[in-house]
Amino acid sequence: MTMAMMQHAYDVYENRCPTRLVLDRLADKWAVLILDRLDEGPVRFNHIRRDIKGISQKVLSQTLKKLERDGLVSRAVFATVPVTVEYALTPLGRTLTETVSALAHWAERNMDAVLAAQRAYDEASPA
Amino acid sequence: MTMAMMQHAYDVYENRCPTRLVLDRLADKWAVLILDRLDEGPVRFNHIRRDIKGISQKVLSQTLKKLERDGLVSRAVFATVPVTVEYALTPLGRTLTETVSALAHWAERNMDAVLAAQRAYDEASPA
DNA sequence: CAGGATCCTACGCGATACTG
DNA sequence: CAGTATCGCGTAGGATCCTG
Repeated sequence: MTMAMMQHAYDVYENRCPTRLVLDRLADKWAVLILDRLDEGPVRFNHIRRDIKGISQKVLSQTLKKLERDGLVSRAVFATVPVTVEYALTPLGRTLTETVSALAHWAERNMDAVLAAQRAYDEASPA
Repeated sequence: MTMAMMQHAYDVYENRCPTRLVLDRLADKWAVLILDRLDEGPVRFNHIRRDIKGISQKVLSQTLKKLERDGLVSRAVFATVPVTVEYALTPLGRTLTETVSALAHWAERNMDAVLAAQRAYDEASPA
């Protein structure tokens, strides 16, 4: 038991730690993008699909379902014709977006540094 | 172009946006755990391997290499017998750990709420 | 519009064996 | 100790078609 371990109430490094399950969900590119997108307010299915370029309908559907199951996203159905479905953050989900969008914005701010590092690395050891 | 888009200098929702590349690396369970582990100071390969239960040697090796390529992690070789290799965060990597560990700690704090939500969801629509 | 059901394939990853 | 190399399987996920 090191100091590193001590600061976690649960041992996130432990194999079957439940925190891992949550981290599994969060540590997903699409989930991060979706949560970040929902932070702006409720959005309909195909709207998300259009906004987040490159996500397939299947994966969007799956990811939304997982996020809903985790209690992070709510799904509201309106009896219009055709039917309208709105996805939104739950209160729990809203407690997460600050952290998640911090991650997205870190990526944005430090993208150049990362790309530079990659170039340097690739030059040092060419394929 | 919605308001949601406006607050990003780059459009993270865009398919080939370089931010996506960074997010791809960050949105990885093992990378998060490794970065969180390295936050405590330099660690040797097999030490990480032992601490982070369930990670295979192959994936650890791969992930460390990617993190090094991204300039987030440094690799120091010491000419002992047998050889010693220490992994540590770079200055760039250190700017990330606050965010990353925030994610890990959110997972830890809200794990119970998520698990409860999952139970409720599963009860509502049994398989 | 908001998905469900299928088919199919690339590849992520574990297991194993070997090396400097 | 700190990895690389190879094989082989499982599955995530794209493409396509269909529906209330």
